[in-house]
Amino acid sequence: MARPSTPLISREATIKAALEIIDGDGIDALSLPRLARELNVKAPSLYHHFSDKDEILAAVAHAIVAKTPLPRKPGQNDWAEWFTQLALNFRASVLRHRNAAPILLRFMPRDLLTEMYEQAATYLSECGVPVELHVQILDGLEKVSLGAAIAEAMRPPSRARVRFEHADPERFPALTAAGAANQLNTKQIFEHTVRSYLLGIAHFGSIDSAAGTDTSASNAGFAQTA
Amino acid sequence: MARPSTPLISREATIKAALEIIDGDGIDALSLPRLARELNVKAPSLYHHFSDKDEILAAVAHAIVAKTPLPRKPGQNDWAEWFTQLALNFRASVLRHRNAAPILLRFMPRDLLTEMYEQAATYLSECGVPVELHVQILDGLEKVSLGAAIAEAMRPPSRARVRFEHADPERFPALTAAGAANQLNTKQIFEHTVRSYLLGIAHFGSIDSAAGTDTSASNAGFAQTA
DNA sequence: ATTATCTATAGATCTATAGATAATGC
DNA sequence: ATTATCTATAGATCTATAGATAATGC
Repeated sequence: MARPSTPLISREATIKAALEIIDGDGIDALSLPRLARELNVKAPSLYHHFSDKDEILAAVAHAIVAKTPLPRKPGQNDWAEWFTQLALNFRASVLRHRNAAPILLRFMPRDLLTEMYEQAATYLSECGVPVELHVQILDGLEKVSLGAAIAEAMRPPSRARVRFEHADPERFPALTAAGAANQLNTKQIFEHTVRSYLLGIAHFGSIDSAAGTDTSASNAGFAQTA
Repeated sequence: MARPSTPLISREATIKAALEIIDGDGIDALSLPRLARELNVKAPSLYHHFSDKDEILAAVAHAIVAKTPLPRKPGQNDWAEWFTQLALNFRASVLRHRNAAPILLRFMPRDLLTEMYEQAATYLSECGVPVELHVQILDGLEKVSLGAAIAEAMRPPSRARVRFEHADPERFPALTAAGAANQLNTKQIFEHTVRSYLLGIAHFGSIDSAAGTDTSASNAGFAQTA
């Protein structure tokens, strides 16, 4: 065939095909021969567009995260709500391609996050949240939402309320009771978790990190709404 | 050699050797020939002790998590502190073998967690925390600590205060300021995150999950200490 | 008879490079 | 001259099985 009149491969199409393979057959199915086959080319041709396989994986990770929309900025006092929505959007991006979670872990696109964080930090300032807490909020939220979403992606999907199906009621009575009493599904628990975290930060911002015997609020001056 | 008088391979020694390879040279270095070499045997002999490679990986994951100590139970009202300590212990277990994080993600030993959760749920009941919140607390805490620890394990280790070193101050002024104002290192942020989450749950237990405009406390009757 | 090792190897990959070829665009 | 494909292949693995062998324990 030699050089075609119009290129057969594009970065965009390659990333799309890679995601389709991963979504359908899992991460181990993504080999260069397989990827090339989906694109109707031969494996070595991919090296004209990517310098190695890792570059393809990094591009895939980038594409997954790039689809996360920033929520519209609400009023000056609803920053916790804004971050909760952001976390939900991020979770949705990760779960849209749950098989790709390990790739995301290895090739998290820091540059995208950095841009997102700059906007978030600016917004926190506008809301009057003390600058000493910004890193804690951003880094904490990153761990919670990224970590929780990836951990969730590694488990079988479920829309139903969270139970402990595999826990033998005889051996695990407390867990069984807890499962029976639970009303929330996975997404709702995630949302609750993020919101509780942000409310905790908002009301108990600078917890004395030493012993923790005194857990009373000490820097709640910027608490929102109520 | 044929059968030796005393067995050359034990599950325990195999797991230990596997962890040493992973810790030292990373997950991709763990092949059966390599593992066998460290044990001074040949690769096929391993199949007498494990049915396949995945069984070895699952045993490694189990060993990592099994080392997490449960904190001693404090007084009836300090459950948030107890869970914070548990999360810190879990984080330490994961970070002790940070290269193994992807294995942990794939082979999380649910049975160990179930046993841990049964004790935790019993403890929550003793503390008077409403049973409707148990799943939320356990599942939320699992996501937060497991997710955060694994996400942290995938990044280069750092004991220093969290900054945004790679953020160009010109392009990212708000982030740079946030980094400069931050006093906490990674572990402290993790601890804060977990504690804030638990305090948030304790004080705003059943947040109205609908819109979130009203974030005031509604079920704080079991709030501890202060 | 069972157990725990070994040797040998089937069988299946994979990533990446070298070098040929022909279309494009200067 | 450069670009984008191809063919061919080097080179390096890996997992897992079959079957031999000798020590152990009944």
